[in-house]
Amino acid sequence: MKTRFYISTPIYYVNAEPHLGHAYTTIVADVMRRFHHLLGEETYFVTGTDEHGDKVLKAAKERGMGPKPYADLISQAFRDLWPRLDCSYDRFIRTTEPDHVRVVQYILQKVYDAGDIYFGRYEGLYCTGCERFYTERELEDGRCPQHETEPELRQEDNYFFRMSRYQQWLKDHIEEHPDFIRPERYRNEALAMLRDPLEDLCISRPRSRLDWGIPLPFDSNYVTYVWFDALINYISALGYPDGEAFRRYWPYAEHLIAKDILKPHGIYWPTMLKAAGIEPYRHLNVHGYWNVETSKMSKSLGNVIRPLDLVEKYGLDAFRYFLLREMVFGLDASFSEVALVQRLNSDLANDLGNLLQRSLTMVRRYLKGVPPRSLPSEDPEDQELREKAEEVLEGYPSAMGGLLFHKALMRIWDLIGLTNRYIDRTEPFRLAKDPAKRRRLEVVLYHLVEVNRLVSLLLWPFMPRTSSEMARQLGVEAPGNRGDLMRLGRWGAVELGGELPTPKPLFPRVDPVQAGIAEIGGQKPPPPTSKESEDKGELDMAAFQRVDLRVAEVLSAQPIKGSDRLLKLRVQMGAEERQVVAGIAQHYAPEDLVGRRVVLVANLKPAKIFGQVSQGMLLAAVHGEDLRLVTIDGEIPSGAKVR
RNA sequence: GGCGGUGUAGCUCAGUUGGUUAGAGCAUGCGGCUCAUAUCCGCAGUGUCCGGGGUUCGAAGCCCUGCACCGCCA
Repeated sequence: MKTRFYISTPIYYVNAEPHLGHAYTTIVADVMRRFHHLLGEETYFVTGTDEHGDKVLKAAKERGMGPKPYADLISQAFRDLWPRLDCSYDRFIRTTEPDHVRVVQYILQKVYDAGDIYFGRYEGLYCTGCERFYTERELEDGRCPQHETEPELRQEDNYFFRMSRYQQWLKDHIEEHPDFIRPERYRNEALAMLRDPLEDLCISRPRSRLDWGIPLPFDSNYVTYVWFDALINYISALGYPDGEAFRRYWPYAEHLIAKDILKPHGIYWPTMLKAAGIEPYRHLNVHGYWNVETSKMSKSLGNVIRPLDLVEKYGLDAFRYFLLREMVFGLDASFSEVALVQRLNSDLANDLGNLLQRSLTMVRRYLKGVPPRSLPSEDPEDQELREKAEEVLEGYPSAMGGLLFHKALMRIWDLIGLTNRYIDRTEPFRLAKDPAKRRRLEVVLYHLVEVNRLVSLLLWPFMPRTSSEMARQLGVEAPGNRGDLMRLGRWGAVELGGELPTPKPLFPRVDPVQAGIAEIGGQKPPPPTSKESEDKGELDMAAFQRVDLRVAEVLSAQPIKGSDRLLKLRVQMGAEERQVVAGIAQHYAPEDLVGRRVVLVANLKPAKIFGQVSQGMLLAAVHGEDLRLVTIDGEIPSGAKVR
């Protein structure tokens, strides 16, 4: 029986830049998708952006933009990010797409015709400054938290979805399907929400108050509000109602969300589906939050680490590994650069990378780089290793399928640890010195290569690059084809052979001192006079590449009080906006700078200059008293890399 | 205020239905090896299993209670 797999992330709201939380969700979805692909299933992966609503309108206004161009910009930032994180989605959906709009209207009409949408009166506390209603507990001392004014009692006519009608059905459904919402703690929370009567859901806003939304098909004076628009992406992305993808994948739908949007996904969405006559999804998978560690020092300096920058600093696979290994799915976890480096050094460089390196070096030195063919063995050491590998292979699917990613990784690392011990016990480097033990040496090295091959396969969902690099060095086909877990995931499934390339370390160790994250224990980072300056001033390519140069467009510029040299600039770098302090006031008037495309050192440690945070540095040519900014010749978008 | 969760080594956490001297990884100290990225292996630890009471032949686990933190709901 062939089964399929459909995974979605939430569509991300475009009122802010992508951050760690978005990245984690999307990476987990990617890992799940890759795992199911290895299992032999046909997979479909959807992500996208949610672009309607008053918060987007507001964020756009703040930048002096219309909602659509603004949404285009941020949506593009998300779309561009995922390939950089090796997240390969099949469909990127935007709620402003005509196809999506059509489906939302279709569903609205359908539910309306069925009598589950009615026109009613809403009465609430309204702040004219915010142009929105507040619930009583959002208020502070009965006042609007923004304007500190008392809201007025106001009535508004709106459309409501008769959610209450499906409360009992949903309750039963969750009771009957224990893993409908998982892990269990969130299932319990959902059931708790269903203990009390559900209120009907307000699904519209009058156009007079909010125009940035999808018009209701049965009343053009109103637009759809929030969830009735956003949630429907999960089926509009599949081409509901007639699309082939919908027919193929919807019965296997799994959603992945963070815990803050449990209610819409666990309560609203299933009842909406029910009302529209569509089968509910299979699983709602709910994860926790990342607490990003912010030290006092970094706060006062304004250079709070941005986790996504660490991808560039330490490599994507280390980042992906850390996220999946460190967080128990469903629970909160904390993110810190120190913890990441620790994982990178001990798990990836020392345990995994070094194992591959030492295995392959021995094959190279003792067997001229040609791995031995499969050799049977009754030796207890060999058997133990083989059995461990088989045990890990066997437990892998249930751990992965049950969202226990950290456990799956722990088990793989148990195998890696045992293999390192195996080398210690069998001492192949000693066997190599005795020609009489040639046969034994080959058996041992065969076992080593085979374990490494299996590890590379199991790691593919987590670290696809590392996985194929391991395969390359091992001289075997890289994993990643559909069904590879069955095809390649057995001891001895592949005949080894052929001369291997020169081994190369998988993960370079990171020196915490050089990385600037040494634990504060009396030792300060050494003065930056180390390598580069001693080496005749020559810079190797890798060192240069650590400098992240980007095209940035100057949005505004103003002088800084108390300084005749400094200007404070706002610059646009891709989807991101930054403040930069530059010592160019004697050479450029602020108004001459606006609109220019300049070159920014983007990963310079933020500094405080004249009380102003500077996130980067502009490049300029200097000759005596003259100073000219480095600018860009021709059209290229801001954010583009300079190299 | 109601409901729920968590509290185990310096740190992060495992501990299946109650069953010997409570475990792992990291960090620390000592020793070993040399194939390996100063890597790997071995040994050594330290615990009021949050406090108090109870059930039991036996409790980290079950019951009651208190404290701390967290989440959801109101």
